Amino acid sequence: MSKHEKSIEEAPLSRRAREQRERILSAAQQCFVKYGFHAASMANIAEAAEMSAGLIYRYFPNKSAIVLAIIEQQTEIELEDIRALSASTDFTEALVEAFAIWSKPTPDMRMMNAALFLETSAEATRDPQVAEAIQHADDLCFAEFRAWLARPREQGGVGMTAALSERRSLVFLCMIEGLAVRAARDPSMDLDLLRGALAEVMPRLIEE
Amino acid sequence: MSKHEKSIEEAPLSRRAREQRERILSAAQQCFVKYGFHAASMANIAEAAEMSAGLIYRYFPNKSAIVLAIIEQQTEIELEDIRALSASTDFTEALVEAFAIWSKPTPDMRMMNAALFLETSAEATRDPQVAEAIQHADDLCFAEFRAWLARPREQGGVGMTAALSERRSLVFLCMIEGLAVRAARDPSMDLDLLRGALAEVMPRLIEE
Amino acid sequence: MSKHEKSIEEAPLSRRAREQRERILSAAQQCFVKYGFHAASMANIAEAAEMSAGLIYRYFPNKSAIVLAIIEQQTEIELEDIRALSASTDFTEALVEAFAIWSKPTPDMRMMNAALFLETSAEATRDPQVAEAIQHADDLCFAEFRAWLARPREQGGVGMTAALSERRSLVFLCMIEGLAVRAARDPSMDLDLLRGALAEVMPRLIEE
Amino acid sequence: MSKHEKSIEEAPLSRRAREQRERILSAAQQCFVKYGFHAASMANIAEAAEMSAGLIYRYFPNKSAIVLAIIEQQTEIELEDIRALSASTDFTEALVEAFAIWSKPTPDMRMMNAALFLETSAEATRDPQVAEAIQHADDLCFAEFRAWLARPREQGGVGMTAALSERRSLVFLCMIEGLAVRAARDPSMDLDLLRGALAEVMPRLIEE
DNA sequence: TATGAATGAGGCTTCATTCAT
DNA sequence: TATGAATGAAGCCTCATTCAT
Repeated sequence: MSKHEKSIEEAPLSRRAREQRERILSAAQQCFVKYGFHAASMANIAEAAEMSAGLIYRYFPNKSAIVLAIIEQQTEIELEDIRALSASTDFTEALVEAFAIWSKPTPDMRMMNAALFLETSAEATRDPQVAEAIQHADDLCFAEFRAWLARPREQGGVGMTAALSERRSLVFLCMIEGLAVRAARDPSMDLDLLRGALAEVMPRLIEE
Repeated sequence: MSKHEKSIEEAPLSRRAREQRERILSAAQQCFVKYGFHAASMANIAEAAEMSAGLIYRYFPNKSAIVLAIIEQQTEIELEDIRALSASTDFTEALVEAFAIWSKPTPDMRMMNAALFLETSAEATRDPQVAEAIQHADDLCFAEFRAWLARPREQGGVGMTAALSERRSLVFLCMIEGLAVRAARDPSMDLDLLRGALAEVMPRLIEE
Repeated sequence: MSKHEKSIEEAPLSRRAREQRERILSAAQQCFVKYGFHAASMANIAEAAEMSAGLIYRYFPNKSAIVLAIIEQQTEIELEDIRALSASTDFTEALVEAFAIWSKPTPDMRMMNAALFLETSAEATRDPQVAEAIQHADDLCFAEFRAWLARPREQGGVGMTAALSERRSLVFLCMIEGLAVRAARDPSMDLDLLRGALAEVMPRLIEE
Repeated sequence: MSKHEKSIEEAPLSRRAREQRERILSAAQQCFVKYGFHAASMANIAEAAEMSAGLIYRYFPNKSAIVLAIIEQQTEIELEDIRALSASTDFTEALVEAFAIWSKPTPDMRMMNAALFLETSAEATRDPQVAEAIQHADDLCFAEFRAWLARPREQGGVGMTAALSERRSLVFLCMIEGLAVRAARDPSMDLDLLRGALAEVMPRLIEE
């Protein structure tokens, strides 16, 4: 559904193959978080995946493909985070929790990682393929936000007009992504301060 | 005082030496923006600086030192940007203009670059030296914001209480850094949309 | 007698085994023609043979053995080509046709291929085993030629003396092998030009 | 004059640079003769050139470029050999001597090597760049031969008609290239046999 | 018999860094 | 001060070969 441009030639992977791919991606994610996309070597990844470097090439054509796979995976997670956020009963608290997770050296693949997010964003500036994936993810995030903001209140939305929802979702995305930056730059920020700061701002941005 | 942790052994540089350093840093900045910290090679930098690769080592002990110098330089620029923002008569318009600059492949050293900013932030996650420089820069930015927000209105400030200014400056920093992320991820965003979105949000965050 | 130096330990191959070997050699030939001995990979060959890479090792101890087998096979084919040539009613036309076949990316295993022939000849320079196989094949070719040239006219031969037939068969071999070189270097040569050139030279070399 | 398609960007190489290139090419030639184009590694070449592998890349962009340079150099040598042949007073003896040189593991760069010649010819079958270089060289060789054969006898030529010279130069090229094949396949052939064989054939091919 | 996953060695290439000039 | 040649380590990737299944 969110996989694009590669539906061709995708042979149905065996269970083993899928597991290996997963193993590699998990190892890659760890390494990328730890060293960055460029500084992480295939040898690092192979070691983390507990396999030989050569074997990785049975499952991915090259390092770029792994980077891209991680990026796409991260964007999907980002989208899920956004969805969870807009579905939460307490938006402010949800943001605080997101920040808390982002500011930790991620132990779990199923979570966005701030450093990865920032590096990906920077990479979008240079690599057209990354830019495209990002563009796609952004569109979905925006659509998610706008849908939520424009939905009638009785359906769990905010009941904004279409025009307003567009502007406001931009502001929200900025806030969220700004929090990701904060998570990388100041991971030990006092959560209560953050909670207080958001609590007196977010409700107003939503309510009207 | 703004240069920290390296006041020792810093021999007084000759004019020539300072110019050469400047030349190298300027070249490095270009290259880092274009390729990223890791992908940019010393040869790239040397070429951009129109000097031999070997000569660079007379002014910097290694590539890391250049990266660090650029990062420190960028943080200073960031601080200046923040100062300019808080001194501007039209905060919203100033933000829009900042975004417009960030989203361009920087032509001018004296401006922050979004990709560099994000990569630096990610690097802070991994390199303690970078983290420290970032921490320092962040403190100054916060102080700047808080001073502005807490200053009486008749002195060009906003007249907030100390506690409120602390919370609000965090929100502002998030917004600004969120804009930097936007600049990298969606450099062709419609400026009017952004202007509209900010115009109906920022004033309220400032006024009270 | 035509298989040399390996009559020992050669267990009687089952029918299946022989077919598999044939299948592998056919695939290898295709790949070697297409990529060359070194650039063709076992994976290439396995794919062309429609079997797994591992299975190949049940029939050949290693890649070198396949190369050698192909070389030996090619030399046998070369010998057959020579025989056909000396048995043909129109020697010149037979040469032209041989050239035409050599200059095509071989569709048929049962034909010599110019690129393979040249690569094999070069390899003889380096690998003693190849050199030996070549030497053997050469001896047979010469013998074939000499027998034909020395045989009385009434028995389909040319009726040369033993000494002359030795010298002349050397010249013929040069011409033929030179044509193989031409086939590789100038595969689109005009056949009529070639026919004309040979027609006014070959008869005289044969007749006396 | 015989360098084609690369007149652009060719900065005037320093003396040192030229010597290094020469050194590398000489080493490469040795290695290619010894191992073949594909089997010779950059490490082999570096060792033979007594320099680090990395340094080679200061003078050649990649291995292919070295292969191509050697091929072009060989074709030039081939052309010179042809010229020398057509200028020699005793064509037959010149051929015998050429054979004698080709059949030795070449100690001198300034000589064609049979194995290299054959491998190059085979490679022309697969690599368009090589094919082009070969094509070019072939054209020149033919032109050389034809010019000689068509030139009046009083100017040292043979005085053939244009049409005949075309056909006959094809035959000569076949003979010469056939000798190169012989040199690779049977380097210890008896030179007297060869001399005798050629002596009774070549004069007739030239005289009329 | 057959597969194809797995490895390890080795190949090509890049690059930060040093050093003779 | 300045060059740029030179190195060595490391990076990415391929491939012949082995082996558990």
